Amino acid sequence: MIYSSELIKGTLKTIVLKLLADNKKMYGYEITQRVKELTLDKIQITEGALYPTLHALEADGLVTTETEFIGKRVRKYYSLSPSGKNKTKEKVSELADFIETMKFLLDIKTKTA
Amino acid sequence: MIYSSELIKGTLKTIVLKLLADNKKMYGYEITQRVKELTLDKIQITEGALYPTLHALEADGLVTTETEFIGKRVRKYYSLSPSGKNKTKEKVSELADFIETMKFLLDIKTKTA
DNA sequence: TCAGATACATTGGTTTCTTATGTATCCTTA
DNA sequence: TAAGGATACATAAGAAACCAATGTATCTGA
Repeated sequence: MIYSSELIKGTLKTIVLKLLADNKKMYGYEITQRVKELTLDKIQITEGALYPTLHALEADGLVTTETEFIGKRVRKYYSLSPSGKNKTKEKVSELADFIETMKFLLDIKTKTA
Repeated sequence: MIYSSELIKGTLKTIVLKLLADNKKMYGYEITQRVKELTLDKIQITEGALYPTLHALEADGLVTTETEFIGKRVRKYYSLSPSGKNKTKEKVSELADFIETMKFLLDIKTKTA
């Protein structure tokens, strides 16, 4: 089972930030594979979604980059900046809060009014 | 605190279906107020988002409608059709599953590879 | 040698929501 | 009795975020 794409919308940035917070530095392809692996294939981040997101994070000063050569192939590592670390905390706690709210909403059985 | 709008994306249809499953029939304005109330103002569904969603659900045959007059004012009630009830179960369990996956992702502390 | 994996990236299109606007009725209060 | 706020429907234009497709290039194992 793969989640319908609407569900992923809005959580991608938070997922990426959280992964970077836990792993110091990661490169794009690695992020797609890690997410796929951690979610047992239920979330598959496409490159068309990931790269624009990473570039946006960089433009916002939330991540810094460094390129490395593996043989002749370029690899671009992303790391959280100080403001990126703060932003990660914000986004993660907002998402955690949102999850609690959604769990509550999904369990509603009767009218309250 | 109001959740950033990206977070709501993709969950609106599921929220509406779930509310209808629990309340037999509801009208648009009532849905906006109920969600606001149940989430302590953290989720505020705008009419510009809700009505197109309701119309789409109707076009997909997931809900049926009946109009009622309160004085001279029209009120349009929405109810789940049989296929809407099935769809609700699907969407709710998908979202519940997604929530578990997200909780897991947010708690990751170390690399697994 | 050739398919599949690794690794970057962009473009065009769709979906979904936001903001703004429009119409109309009902109720409360100054 | 007039006005503001709540109730109640609806649409339209635009933005945001993602998907699908495509492109380039390198590396690896059978």
